[in-house]
Amino acid sequence: MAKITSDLNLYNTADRAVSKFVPLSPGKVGIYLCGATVQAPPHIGHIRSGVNFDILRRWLTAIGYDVTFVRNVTDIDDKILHKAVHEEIPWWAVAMKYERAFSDAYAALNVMPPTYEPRATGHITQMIQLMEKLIANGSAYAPGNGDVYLEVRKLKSYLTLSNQKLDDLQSAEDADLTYKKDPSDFALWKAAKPGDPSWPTPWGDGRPGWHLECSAMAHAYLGEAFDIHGGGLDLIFPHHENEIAQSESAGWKFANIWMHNAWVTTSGEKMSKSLGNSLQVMEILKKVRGIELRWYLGSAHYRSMLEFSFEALEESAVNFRRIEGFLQRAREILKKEIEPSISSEFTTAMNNDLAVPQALADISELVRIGNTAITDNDLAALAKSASEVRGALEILGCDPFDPVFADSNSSKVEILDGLISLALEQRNAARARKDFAASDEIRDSLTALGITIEDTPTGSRWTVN
RNA sequence: GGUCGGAUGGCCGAGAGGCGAGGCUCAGGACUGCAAAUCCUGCUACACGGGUUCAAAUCCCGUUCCGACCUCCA
Repeated sequence: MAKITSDLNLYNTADRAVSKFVPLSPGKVGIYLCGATVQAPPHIGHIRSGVNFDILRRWLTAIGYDVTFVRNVTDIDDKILHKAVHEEIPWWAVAMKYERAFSDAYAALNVMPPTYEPRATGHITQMIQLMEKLIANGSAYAPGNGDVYLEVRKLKSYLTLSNQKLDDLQSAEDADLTYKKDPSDFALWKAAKPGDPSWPTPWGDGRPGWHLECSAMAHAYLGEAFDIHGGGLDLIFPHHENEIAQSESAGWKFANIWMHNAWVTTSGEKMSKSLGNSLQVMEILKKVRGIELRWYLGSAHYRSMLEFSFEALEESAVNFRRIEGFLQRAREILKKEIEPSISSEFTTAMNNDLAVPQALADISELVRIGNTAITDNDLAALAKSASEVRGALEILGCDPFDPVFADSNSSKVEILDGLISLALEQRNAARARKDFAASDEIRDSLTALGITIEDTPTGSRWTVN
């Protein structure tokens, strides 16, 4: 689309500041996003992370970068094993079931499939290689029971991302020092327990620790150094600190920039599973369309907490429908597809650490200008504003004309249009003879069916609510 | 105890020394046979107490309240 702009600025958690983005390799960006542990259906907090980083990816692509986007699936984990017992199905069936649930949710919200979507269990070889390296150079140790630990006190630096001191941490009250040299040492690999799945290693049968997976997979797909590592705020410690510890101990540069999205909150608190099922993506999609949920989740700045309520969701959907309605009217009036383009205001906003709220203000202004152009019958001005609105929505993943969001009953829409046109002909005949009782009766009947009629200078148009 | 973040109008949500983001709601107006849609106008806020400054929502000091992480959470 556009040529690469050199003035994208991003916030880096590592130095708590916004700075100019400089790719490691000109024209290319590698991103690793910590994806889901597939042990439950996704709630809107999970999917917000997906949406936020999807917007980042789309913007990087729009300004000309060749983006490699990796989002992993953690398909082996304590919770998955527990769930398998609870649901009385194999652990791998649990993982597959919820991986599909996540995929469905991502698809419903138009989150693009990652370039690569590695599963942890598919990368045991790379993990063993990494552990061999860490043990060989003295960073890690295998106490003999099948576990492998990283020895954090040997690190030249640790906890730099969260800016903590090792000795300030509240020590785990139940740290088991049978095998660990220090309570802070963390498991790279966990010895097999009877009945649990396991893989053979030189140190005994076992399964991967969470942190090790991500280092191994990021390395496998993006190399020893890559541009952006993302995830939720709550992953900073311990997960990302431990990824850094392992990867730097292996001699890798690892991530250049760390980006973290904030949570969706309810009553000011981080969402938790105790809230039940009501905030699962698929439940909310019974109330609003996918494009509307995406608009809502994307509308706050990615580093700000988003306080969820159904009222706010509905308000946001109303706002979106106004913009969508404008684009539909514009297409009808212009009698052609609207070519997306990027306004300079939108570019400025997005280059400022993805200032989506600022971009939204610009979109509102463009819609107002466009609607005024419709009133003034200024087709050139209408085409320009509609084009810039569509271009912005495309980056935000909310283009109403995107086939992803197309009505699956499009063939029936034509039939519906024919039927409603018949009714509107009757109504217009009644209006022509000033028989408003009859014309209103037709309109009321249509309204009762959920069809809204608008009379415009060029005739009546209809929309389904 | 350590680390990090937050408090903005009826609601959501930006901004980060001056010129009042934007949306939603509500009220009034224009247009319309009436509506709908659209446009215009109005309602105009920065937790509290000090301080710095010509000027503070924004910077500094203090206070209150809320939240997150501290070893497998997006």
